[in-house]
Amino acid sequence: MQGYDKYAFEPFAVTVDLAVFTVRAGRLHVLLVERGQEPYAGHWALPGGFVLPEESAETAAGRELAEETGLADSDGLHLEQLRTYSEPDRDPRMRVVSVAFAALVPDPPAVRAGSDAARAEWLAYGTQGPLAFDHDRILADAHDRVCAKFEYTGLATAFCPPEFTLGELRKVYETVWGAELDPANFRRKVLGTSGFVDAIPGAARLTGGRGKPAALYRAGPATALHPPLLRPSTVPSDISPEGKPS
Amino acid sequence: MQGYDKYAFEPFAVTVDLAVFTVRAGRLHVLLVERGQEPYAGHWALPGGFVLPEESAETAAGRELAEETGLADSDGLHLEQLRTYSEPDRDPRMRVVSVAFAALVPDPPAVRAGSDAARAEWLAYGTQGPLAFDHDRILADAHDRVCAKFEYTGLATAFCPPEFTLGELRKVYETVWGAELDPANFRRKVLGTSGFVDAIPGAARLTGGRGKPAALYRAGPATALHPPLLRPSTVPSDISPEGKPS
DNA sequence: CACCTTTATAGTCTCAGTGACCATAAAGAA
DNA sequence: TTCTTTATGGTCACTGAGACTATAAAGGTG
Repeated sequence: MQGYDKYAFEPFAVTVDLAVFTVRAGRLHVLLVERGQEPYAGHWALPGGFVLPEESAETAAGRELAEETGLADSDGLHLEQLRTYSEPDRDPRMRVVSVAFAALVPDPPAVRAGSDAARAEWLAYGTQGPLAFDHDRILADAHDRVCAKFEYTGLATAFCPPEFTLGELRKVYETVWGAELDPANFRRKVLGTSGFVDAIPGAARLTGGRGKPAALYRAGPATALHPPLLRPSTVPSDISPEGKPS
Repeated sequence: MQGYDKYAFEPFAVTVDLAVFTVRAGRLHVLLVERGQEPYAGHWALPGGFVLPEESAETAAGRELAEETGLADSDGLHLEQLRTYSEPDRDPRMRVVSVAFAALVPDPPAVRAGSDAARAEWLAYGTQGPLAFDHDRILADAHDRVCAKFEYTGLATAFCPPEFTLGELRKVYETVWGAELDPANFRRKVLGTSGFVDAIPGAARLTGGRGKPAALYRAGPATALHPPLLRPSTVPSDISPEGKPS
């Protein structure tokens, strides 16, 4: 922690990369940009950019997210640091350390291509090909994190509009987890977790155009869920002889 | 993601900071170094150092840990990236982005003071005064992470020697969580979680010099625990002061 | 030695939470 | 009208957990 000679080492560039998720048409989508230049020209990549000299990584991530989606830090938006990727050879041009973030946005707003990207698009998660750099791994890590946090936080409401029905919230869970949930049991658990959602008295809305109109709710103040909402098929598959050292 | 001019910005220094924990004499301890120079001369700080040009942050963290404790990456040692701290003013001398790690080591080995530090010592967690830089926050974040991961991973075995009794493992949980656990219920849950610990047939050892000799176990292959081992007083304190409807 | 304390280990009882259902209500569609 | 769809309310059985009791096996103390 001494010898602070600014030029003692080859300089590191510090960037942020964003895995921005949304749920659209019952599918999980991720925001990707097409690279216009080498390396990986023509490949899809996660949006991101340099951390400016006066910024923290969090500030830079919020700025990049706003540039790409037009979403400000207000709204139901959720932005969270994931981890930092610092392999020496992860960018062939120079030493780049990237702080990755996961973002959840409620509805796919119009995409505004950033100045750096040829174009930006929402792609259904899983349909994108191999991404540039180590972005496949970052995206997979972000997806794992989001799936896990759905169990013990009220994060799922970040994918919903300000007012939503329990059916819509359940659909979000089903989409992210890729599993069907029993509507009655889901309802019992969500309403039994105080602070998860707040009822809007008297309000109701038709969801799919069919069926009985559903009551409306807003996101509650709770961040941690007690008890948690566990995934169904969390059967001991990762138990036995291996697992990743997370 | 373009304009990779190495000297376009003031260079960032990238460092690692380590929150190294161990359990000694029934108390949680953290490894700290005393700073020998300004800023914060005489203050305690987390061990750490620069990421070298050919290193990843993980490699640098492992190297620093070995330098401070003499522990190699083998052993029961656990090293895990926590998050990255990048506030522009966190170091008054220059722009330093620090990737923080949490480490769990089984037994307090002899401390070898690094070349940068006046001295390094194990201090009981909670008894250290204000640390240098933003290390108080890093340490608190690391502690939170470790407490939380004890619930749903077999991480606690990283604090134990290669062979341990269930009483020793329980003591680790009680030390980290600061709560007493029922021995019989703890035993039932640990043994009921497949892959958590492996029995060593026929082996037994006296623990406190008193009582019936206890069977010996080794850390099992499981990383995630199903079902998790929940903390006792995890009562909804962050929820509203309401009981849930039954 | 008998008798205590201490720790490990086994079992019991009860309650909360959950999954698997079933039933009813209220809307649009045929 | 009748069917389908979705929301909502309820039951039943099983599991896991906390609280508790009982037994086993060591050392300590008189």
